[in-house]
Amino acid sequence: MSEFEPLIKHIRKRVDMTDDELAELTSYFNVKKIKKKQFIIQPDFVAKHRNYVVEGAFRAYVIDGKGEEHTIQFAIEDWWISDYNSFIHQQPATMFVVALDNSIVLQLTYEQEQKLKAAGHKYETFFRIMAERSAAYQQRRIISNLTQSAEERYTDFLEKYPLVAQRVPQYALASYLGMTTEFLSKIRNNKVRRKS
Amino acid sequence: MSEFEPLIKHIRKRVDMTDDELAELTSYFNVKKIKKKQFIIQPDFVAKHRNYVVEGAFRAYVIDGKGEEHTIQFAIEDWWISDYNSFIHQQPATMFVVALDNSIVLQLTYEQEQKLKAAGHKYETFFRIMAERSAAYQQRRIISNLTQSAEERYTDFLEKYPLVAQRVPQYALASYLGMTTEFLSKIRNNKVRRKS
DNA sequence: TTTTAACGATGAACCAGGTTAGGAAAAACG
DNA sequence: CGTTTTTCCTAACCTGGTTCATCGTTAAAA
Repeated sequence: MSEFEPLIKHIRKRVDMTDDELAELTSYFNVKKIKKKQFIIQPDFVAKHRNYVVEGAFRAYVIDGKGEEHTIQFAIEDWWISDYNSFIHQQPATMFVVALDNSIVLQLTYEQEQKLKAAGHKYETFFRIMAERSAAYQQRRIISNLTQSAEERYTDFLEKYPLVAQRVPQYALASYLGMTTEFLSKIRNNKVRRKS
Repeated sequence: MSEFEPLIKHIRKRVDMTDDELAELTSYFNVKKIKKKQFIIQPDFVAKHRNYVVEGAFRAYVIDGKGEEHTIQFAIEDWWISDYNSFIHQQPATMFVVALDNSIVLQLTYEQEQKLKAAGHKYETFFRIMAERSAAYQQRRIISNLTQSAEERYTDFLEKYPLVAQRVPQYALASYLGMTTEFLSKIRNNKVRRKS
């Protein structure tokens, strides 16, 4: 079984494509092995690829003026990751994207993606759906950050993404949820003062 | 000059279309006048349209468990607004979208949008670009919420969207920026304690 | 196997921003 | 118009979450 099987299933769930179309689509991607702690995107370099995770786990984060890390996105099997803003506008990245484990990704370069989208309406549709889902996902996160307490954000994350929560270090999860590691530790150990 | 002129310019900036294509595209939209304080989207009803603002101003917000409003998005001239998640999945909305002034919008129903996307590759491309921009915009907002203080978020907003800041009530802006009106008032009057 | 570094837990002092409560002024409306 | 409602401001007090410093534990490297 090829490394492309998971991607093929992934796409089939979203758009209706023939075997030929899928074969053409996957031919635009390259398989790449990434070792744990290796960076696939760094600030000031343009994000060259969109990455589909076949195996492993990644974290995208920014560093603010005080030197603090803030996690923007995690990606495990069957997820995509990149510095999206850098990739779609082909401008220097602001994020780091690092492997949390030894991983295998399928990479699509910006140029290949342009060709693919031009090659057929259905391919364009697929990327439109990806972008729409990404926008909807991020809107849910904005709402969660605006409306929920630190504890609620944590318990919600556990419910929605139990697999991710298990695999990423706690400081990374804390920085994703917008709190300090110390506070997350207190929540996890029920040391947060509750009303009543 | 028709109400469609602004939309035509808007689209021309993003994709290359012939006059015929633009004429076909705009034929899928309907002009609608909305009075101040009128709701165009409400929770539990499916968001039927994507709305392009020709004239006026809108606010999209959610109400949390404590009854507090949180502004998700503003839209003035040349912006789009809807409950995006409700619209693309055609599921009940969670947001209110209300007119802040007497307004004119161009509405595209979900069904018309599906037909339009099916009618040509270029139309699909346009919606793909819209979704990508929306995703990139929202990611910037997430980063801003994670990395900046309340005061920084406010001054940044003023710089980036001076026209919006002028036109929306302060409580709406505060709830967009993730702070209370009272605190925003302190910031505006330089009553926030500063270090040194 | 030992050493070192990374990770997580804990507690006390502290602060950014929230709450509560009031009142003034500007819009909206009949 | 005058009246009602909405919006904005001020100020004292409060709290969820941070900061800083310390220590045990686990995992990687040598």
